[in-house]
Amino acid sequence: MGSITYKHVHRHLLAIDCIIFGFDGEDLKGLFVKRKLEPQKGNWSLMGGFVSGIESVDAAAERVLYELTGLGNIYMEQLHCYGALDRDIEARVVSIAYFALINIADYSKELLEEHHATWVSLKKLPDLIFDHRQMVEDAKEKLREKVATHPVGFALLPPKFTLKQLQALYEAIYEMPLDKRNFSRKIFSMNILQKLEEKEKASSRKGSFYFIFDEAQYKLLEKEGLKFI
Amino acid sequence: MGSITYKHVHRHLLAIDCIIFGFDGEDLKGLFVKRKLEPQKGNWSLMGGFVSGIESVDAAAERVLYELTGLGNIYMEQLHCYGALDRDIEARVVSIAYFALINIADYSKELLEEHHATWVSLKKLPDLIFDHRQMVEDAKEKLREKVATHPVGFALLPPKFTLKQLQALYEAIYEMPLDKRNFSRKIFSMNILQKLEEKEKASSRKGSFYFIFDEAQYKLLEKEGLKFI
DNA sequence: ACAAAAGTGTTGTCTGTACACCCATGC
DNA sequence: GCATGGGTGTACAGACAACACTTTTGT
Repeated sequence: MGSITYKHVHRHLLAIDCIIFGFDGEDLKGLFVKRKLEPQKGNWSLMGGFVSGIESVDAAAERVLYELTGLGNIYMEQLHCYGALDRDIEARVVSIAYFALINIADYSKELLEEHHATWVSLKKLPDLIFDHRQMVEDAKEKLREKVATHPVGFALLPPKFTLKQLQALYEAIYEMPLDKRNFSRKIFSMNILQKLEEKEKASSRKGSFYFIFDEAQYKLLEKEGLKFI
Repeated sequence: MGSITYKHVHRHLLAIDCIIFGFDGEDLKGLFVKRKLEPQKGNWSLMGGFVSGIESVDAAAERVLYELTGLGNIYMEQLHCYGALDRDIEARVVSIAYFALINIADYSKELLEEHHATWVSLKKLPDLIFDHRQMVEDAKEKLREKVATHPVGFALLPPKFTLKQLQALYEAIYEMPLDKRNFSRKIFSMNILQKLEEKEKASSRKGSFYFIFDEAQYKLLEKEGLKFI
């Protein structure tokens, strides 16, 4: 490839689409933009943008996320490259989808309004433009695979969280109930949580302890592999 | 995205790179091309090509594979999109990598010579141009994940194979020895192999039975999920 | 009869899962 | 003192891992 000239090679529009996951304590949600114009008026769309000539694809994804959320240093992962000929109605656009996990509390109302963005429950997907529905389904599946063996789910929670919140998160991601005794035993046996003195008192009289994710401890255990589910 | 014009948006060179896996009964191998010119003379490269304006990205990957191997209807899967700014020396090129699993016997000496291609053992990788080494490492890892739960490994074997060959394949992919009693019990318990009357007689006096992969049976069991390893 | 690879069973350990009661606290 | 959610233990079942001998057959 290196020695041929690239003169007559077709050049492509390269887009980024971001599946932005959040968790409100009950449902797994996605951040979408509602279209105000035809075509596809009223349908939801993922946040997107184009890859420029002077940034890497990963950097473009981070930029798109930053433009919508104002957030940097976010857990983000490439999902898939979507390259069907007719996937975009306007033109031939190849899109690289990424998914991001953010703490929903970090996302302000002002930002939502400024970008006309909305959190939508992913329990059953609304209509989405183009192939965005497929992207979200793929992202949900990949998220399930990922959180089963990697401690990335914490990115969807506040820095300190109760065990119940963590369990609710896994239940939302897998759309299935989990047994709290088995769940807590499994999580504790990993030794990746640090119990704080502080208790969450709002939702019960007894109060439940807060935990934080112990990144340092995780690094030590990483090579052995973890199984959350 | 739909309503803006795309006039001033940067257009990218989009490449395909193929990691083509084969298995010779002993080693897991990759099909590479040896560069005869500077830069990077003598280094190995993956087979690649560009995505044209009139084909999907998947179709481009199939075309690239076909051009090198003459083979169609091959197991192929998208690996990752590699988009670092400086990954290609000549120009800014974004590459979408695919990996393919082929029966090494289907690949003739004539084709190898015609394309100056060679099978190289993946036990320890040779030097590769650009980020191709990373691609191959990623592909090996993804192959491991895939064959652990999906019956795609059969694509690397002849249509009929002995249990020993199948085990050797898994040992090559995981680079670890497996216990033949446990392995055969596990495979048989899945009910996805059909035992033939015929025996392979070349490598032992007793002879070992050939099996074929029972696709129909697999389809029935697919939803339950399988675990090969 | 022997060499060489094929084929086959058992046991202990671990992991997963199902299930129900006591605890601490604010009112 | 009682209502509410928090926190904990046990027992059974299935999966996994370790391990060695018998069978077949060509020479």
